[in-house]
Amino acid sequence: MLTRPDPSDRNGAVQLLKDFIAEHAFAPGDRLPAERELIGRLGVTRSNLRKALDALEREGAIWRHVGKGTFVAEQGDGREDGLDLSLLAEIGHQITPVKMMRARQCIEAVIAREAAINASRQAVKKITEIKDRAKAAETWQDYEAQDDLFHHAIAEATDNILLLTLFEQLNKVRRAVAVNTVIRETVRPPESHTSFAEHDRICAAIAARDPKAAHDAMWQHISSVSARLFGEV
Amino acid sequence: MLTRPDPSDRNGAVQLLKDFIAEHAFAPGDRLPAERELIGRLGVTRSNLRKALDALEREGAIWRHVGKGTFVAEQGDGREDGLDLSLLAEIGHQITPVKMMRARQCIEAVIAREAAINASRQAVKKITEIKDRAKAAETWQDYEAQDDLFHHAIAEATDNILLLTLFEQLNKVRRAVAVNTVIRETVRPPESHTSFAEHDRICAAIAARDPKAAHDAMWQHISSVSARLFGEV
DNA sequence: CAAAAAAATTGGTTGTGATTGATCTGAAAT
DNA sequence: ATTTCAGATCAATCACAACCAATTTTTTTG
Repeated sequence: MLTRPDPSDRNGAVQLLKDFIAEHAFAPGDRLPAERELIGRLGVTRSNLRKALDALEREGAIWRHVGKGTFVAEQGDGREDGLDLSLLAEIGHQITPVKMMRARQCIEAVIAREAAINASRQAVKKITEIKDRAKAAETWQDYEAQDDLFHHAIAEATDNILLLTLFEQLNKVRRAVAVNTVIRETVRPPESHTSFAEHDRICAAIAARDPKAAHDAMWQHISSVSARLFGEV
Repeated sequence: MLTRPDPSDRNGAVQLLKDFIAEHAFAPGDRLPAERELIGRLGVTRSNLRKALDALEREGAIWRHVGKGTFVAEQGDGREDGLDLSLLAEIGHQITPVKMMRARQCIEAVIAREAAINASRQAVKKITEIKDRAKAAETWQDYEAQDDLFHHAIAEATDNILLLTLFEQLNKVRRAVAVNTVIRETVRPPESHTSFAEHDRICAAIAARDPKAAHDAMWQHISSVSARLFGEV
């Protein structure tokens, strides 16, 4: 299982707290009521309130110290959820395609290695199926869709939701970078398309639980994709 | 004739349960009564009730957990694309510390390798300075701040804004993960703190432009940090 | 008036008892 | 002979309260 249903915020104590702070217009630096008073105002148990406070503290939204109290943080960081996305989207304009591919090479290679270590039998099966479907693609568009799924399935196979998420972020940047300059001379990928053999090697290495081979095969694969994109290695 | 488990009885309990849920309009996330109470409300034996609950759990209609209760599940499979934003903020609650450290090991090792390849002379100088400052830290808090900067400087040294951003995302998750603080027995890092030697190795490898050594040194470093956190490995 | 002492307040921690789903046991039923 | 049932037991979780340590406020005292 990659996702857990609902570990912490069961009844939405976090939301309750956020609403309370917003409703009373606490400014940064203000001190909010003591825990033992808040539990009465919010109607939650102290352990749940503390869990909510823990969450807000991890987010950097509040600041607390024994004997003094709990304070809403200066929001100078700005480094909260919202910025993640905008920053990430902005990177698509800042980074060069070459560096983007280099990052992809680094990250996806280690992901392939972890997949070879952790992939379940189901995961291997799924990767293989997608690989074969890519080979049978009728159009370049279809092939690229399957190729996307192929790489995504490998990231899933790591059984590590953090690596999977980082991969997805990377992928988003990849889509944002303009690299659609490749001219297709055929209507569909030819039988001899080198990626097919490379996919086979990656797939075989993961199935064989050979981490180094999986790493190297993925590295080589993205290297050759880069070479095709940029004309030379 | 073979002895049949008589599915009618079971289906009866399942239907009874579904009716009960529908009748009381339980919304997703709501908790339904405890088993020992339901058997009274529904007039079925506990084993039959549990079989019905088992069936509903297999369907994904409910999920249960010891000590908490039985809850009706969210209908939409939570895991779909397009919500990476909030996802990243919540990964800290979903991922286990062990897997977080594993991801960190993977990513930071390749970052160290790229740093060894691409680091400018200035970048190497900055890394070295921060490393020495960490060694001179007077408190654990100061040391940890310098350690953060050390790893960040290495990510910067890759001269790849995408890798740097991915590192920062990873770092944010790391801070969000509830990794129970290790107990410090000294007021400041002792001279013999193993991380110092490891930092030295990483630094030397990057300065020497030795990618593999940098990779391995970082891998080893985070491995030993994990060992200290989790007791072994 | 000022320094010291005591009390009160606050976030952090621990322990206890109750509740809950999961599992086991032996008797009863089919 | 197998399944079902009722109860006991286990293990996870939570609410509640008491307690701890850091800090502030109030009171005492010289």
